[in-house]
Amino acid sequence: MRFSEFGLTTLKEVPAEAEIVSHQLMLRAGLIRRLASGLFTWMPIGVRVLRKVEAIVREEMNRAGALELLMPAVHPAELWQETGRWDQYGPLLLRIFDRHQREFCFGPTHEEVITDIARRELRSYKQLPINYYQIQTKFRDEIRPRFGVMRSREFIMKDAYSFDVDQAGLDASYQKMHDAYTAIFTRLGLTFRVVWADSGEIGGSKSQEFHVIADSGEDAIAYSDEDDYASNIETAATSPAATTRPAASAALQKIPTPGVRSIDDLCKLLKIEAAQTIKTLIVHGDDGPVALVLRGDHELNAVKAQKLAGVASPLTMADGDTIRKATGSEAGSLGPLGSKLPVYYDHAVTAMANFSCGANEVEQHFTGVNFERDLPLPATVDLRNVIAGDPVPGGNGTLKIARGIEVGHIFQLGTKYSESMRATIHDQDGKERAMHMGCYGIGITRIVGAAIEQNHDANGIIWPEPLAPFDVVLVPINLQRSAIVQEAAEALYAEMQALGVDVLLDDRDVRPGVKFADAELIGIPHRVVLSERGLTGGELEYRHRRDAESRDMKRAAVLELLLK
RNA sequence: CGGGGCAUGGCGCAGCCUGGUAGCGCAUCUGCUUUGGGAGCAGAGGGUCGGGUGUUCGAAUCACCCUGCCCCGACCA
Repeated sequence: MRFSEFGLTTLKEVPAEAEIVSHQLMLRAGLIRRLASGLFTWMPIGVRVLRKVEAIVREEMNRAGALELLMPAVHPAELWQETGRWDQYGPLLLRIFDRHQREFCFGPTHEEVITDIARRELRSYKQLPINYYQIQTKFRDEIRPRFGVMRSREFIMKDAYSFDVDQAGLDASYQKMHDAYTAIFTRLGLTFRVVWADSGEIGGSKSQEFHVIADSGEDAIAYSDEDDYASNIETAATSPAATTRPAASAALQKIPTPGVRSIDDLCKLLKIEAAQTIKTLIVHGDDGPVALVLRGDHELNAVKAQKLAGVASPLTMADGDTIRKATGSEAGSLGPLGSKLPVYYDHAVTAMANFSCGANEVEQHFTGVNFERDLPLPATVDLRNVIAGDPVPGGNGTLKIARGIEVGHIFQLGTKYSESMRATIHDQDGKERAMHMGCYGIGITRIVGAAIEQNHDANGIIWPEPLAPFDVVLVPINLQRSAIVQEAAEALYAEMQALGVDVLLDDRDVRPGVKFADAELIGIPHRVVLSERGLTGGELEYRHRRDAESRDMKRAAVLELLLK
């Protein structure tokens, strides 16, 4: 490609709308342009990157034996009503009417459609296992689209769906996808981790997420410093307190705490650490409000809490009126001592001694509270998010916390959809049974943003070579004024093209500085400068985007390097 | 959904408080010079100041309504 014919416009200044670096660079390098909130046009250079990602994903999916198909983006409402998701999905589902006032939605995911295909196409166990996939546009009407293509409303996803006779078959299909995903993200040149995700309520089902590690990631990941354990922070388990509780040394006291409404306030007033306090949260339970008790510095984990028997799901915090009625006090002065509500204690709480908590009277707190003296020692449950330094659940070492961008998710669905949509096959004994399904997603568009988030510097993008829109950029100096440079540049350009190298020839009549700056901004991995000076000496000037300095090389050596 | 902010030429912004008919930088176009790190000079084009209503002799500027976009939050206890 000749730069002069590529229609690429780069931006020197950062558009005000972009917050994170990948979004800024995608706009500046001309990969995307915004149409509306969460909607983006992929410009020619951006499409080149997208196609590279797609090609790798497609190759590995095919290698894993999956079959590509292409499903409609628009789905009839009836299909979603069959599984009940028409009502469950809520406003995330974009609903539309056709001219006959029939209701449709724009597909946010394709379980319903693929299960409909499967129940029509698949009759016999002999047709299984089978795995269908597509690379296709999804629409989710997100509450808050943000970070450019990281959380957009319309995006491109690779989604695959496996069908097996039984759980053992599903396990094998799932493992195949796990391995294919590992191969894909490795080939893409990204630093990633596979983490355990919310395993769901369906028996035997499991789920793992593939995260690109980046500080700007929306998800927190807990991982072991000694073994392979890694989990989304939402699902990393905490264990019952292992350490022995210190002896009760302080006397129980009730003290006035005027103006105290938070753990922070309490700590400031008493000059203590948050870890010496406990907080009591009132949430809705199955029969009226219930109390959740955590160490003051710990965070409630809503996913864990709403799974507890007796706690309403989804988790909802009680409002001020409910709290007053249930406790006779105000939020800010609550505690387990003397509470009449059902109380759930986090594991960590029973390792505490001489702690402070609310007294269930307005602006009154207890200090020096101890179990077995002031309170019976309760049973405990897992209520909180893990923190760095916690022991690895069922493994070795201690947990560290990193941030990640979720780019892939594999999930065992079991028979959830096959049962509700009656997608059955005949097994070896002639019996009809619901197929075991798995689903496997990769965010194609999100990968592009994640790759930039992980690979950039002050001058712009540094593409991992497999994703780069071009392998190499040729930068001729004085192309329009030097016959030597012109001849050499054209010849090298033609030869690289003939060799199948993706080459960008910067043939613009602009000053060299402009070409260098753009080459770095758009992140082409290899740069070859052709100048009259160098050519006379029989040398080209080569520099990798990650290198600090360029070096002189013979033409043949450059070509050899590009062909690996 | 709650809170905050923003909306002025393609992009980044000033002007608004204190009302008087719109300006700067980048980009674009023309000419000359320049050509190894985002050139210089001279000139040119391009804006119903997001939309509506109102106040006023007069509104980018003041008031009200609407729309769009961005950010934060949705665990105070």
